[in-house]
Amino acid sequence: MPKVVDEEKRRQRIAEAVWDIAAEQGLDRATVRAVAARCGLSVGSVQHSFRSQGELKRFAMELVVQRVTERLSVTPDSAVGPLDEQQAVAALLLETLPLDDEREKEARIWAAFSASALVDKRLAPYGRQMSALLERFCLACLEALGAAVAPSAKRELRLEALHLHALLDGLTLDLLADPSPSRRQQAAQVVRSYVECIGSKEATCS
Amino acid sequence: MPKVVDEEKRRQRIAEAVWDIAAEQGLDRATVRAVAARCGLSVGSVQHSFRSQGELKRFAMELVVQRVTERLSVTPDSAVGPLDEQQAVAALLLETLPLDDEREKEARIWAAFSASALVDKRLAPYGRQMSALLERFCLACLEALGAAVAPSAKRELRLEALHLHALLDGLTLDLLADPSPSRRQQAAQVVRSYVECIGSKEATCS
DNA sequence: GCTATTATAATATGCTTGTATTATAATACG
DNA sequence: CGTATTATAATACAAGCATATTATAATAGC
Repeated sequence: MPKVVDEEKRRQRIAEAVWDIAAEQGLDRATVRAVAARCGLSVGSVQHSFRSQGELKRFAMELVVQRVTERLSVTPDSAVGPLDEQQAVAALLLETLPLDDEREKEARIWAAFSASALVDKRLAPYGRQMSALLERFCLACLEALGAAVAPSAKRELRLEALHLHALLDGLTLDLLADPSPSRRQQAAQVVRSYVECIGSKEATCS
Repeated sequence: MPKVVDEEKRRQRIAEAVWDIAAEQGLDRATVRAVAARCGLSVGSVQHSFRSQGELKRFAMELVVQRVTERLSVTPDSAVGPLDEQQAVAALLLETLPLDDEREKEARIWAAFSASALVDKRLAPYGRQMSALLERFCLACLEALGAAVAPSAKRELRLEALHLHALLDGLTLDLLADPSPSRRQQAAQVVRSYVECIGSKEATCS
């Protein structure tokens, strides 16, 4: 038998090279050659791990969804009071924005794959999955803000989650186009104001 | 002298072929050959109008910005009452969303170029231009809703414009991923609720 | 240690790309 | 009418691409 390597780790390492290139130059520049060079492998090795380039891209995006899922599984706990709760939720939401360079890179990766998913049937399901994921996360945040809500307000809450999700996506896009510190501060302020607004509204309604 | 053609119209016709392909398959599939075939020209003719492919893409995105600028120059007039004003502003905002197939195509074009602008320095200025344009439009809409505002609230209004802009962008993205009628309805409802919320808030503040 | 097995690498192949070059067709002007 | 001029077209060409094929190196089991 031959040299044994952790095939799964290898695949993830290659996929992360795809991420890097996608973030810096766009997903279509993530050619097999470029990816192989990026992670110090030969073209043949990449081919050994992935049957085709399409499979590589698909896996790379699947891994994005997986990693984001893991991160977003942290649900806001309702242990503290309403004021602290607002701050906790705001902090949670702010973590999804590209407010520092590391998050910006992640957002660039997300943006590159999302854009491709709009025109690539193979990637579209993962785009929808990511979208649904973020929306559930937003819903959880809103529920944490408004505590228990009446069943009649369920629909309203769903719409509010759509609003919040769109807001986060839009702010992310904006910050990718202009990652200046002032812009980042403004975006953060928008989120904080939003949370404040929702918090007070829910309070009066309940 | 040779055959005389309206060179500007020709360039726009070619650029619109780029739009079509970008909307359907992504901007990177808008190869010189594909574009030429799309508008029934030869490769040589396209080359005659555009020195290089980079120039073609740049021009095509510049034209997008130009067309959007023309459309968004329609400012909400403050002739009617506050209730009608709300409806007018909401209608104006809803026109920016991909709620029908025609608008969806436009949004796909915008998305394709915006995504490329994130990794292409040559296109980045147009992305920022488009963003600034939309933000001014949002600001105008908010001013139309809140009538005259105190100078101290200027900053707050700017933040609200950023919020609205991000909301529209995010909803657009969401609708591109899922253009189902129900989703479109939900997105429209979110915008209407937003306008309502802002309208009532401004009223109490003034 | 030998060998079967497989990761890795190097190279080959056919296709697509952007662009340059060349040739052809069509028209405004003398 | 003839010709200078230029749009259009066709083709050529080098580079880059995904992928297939082939060769090499390395290791687990006997």
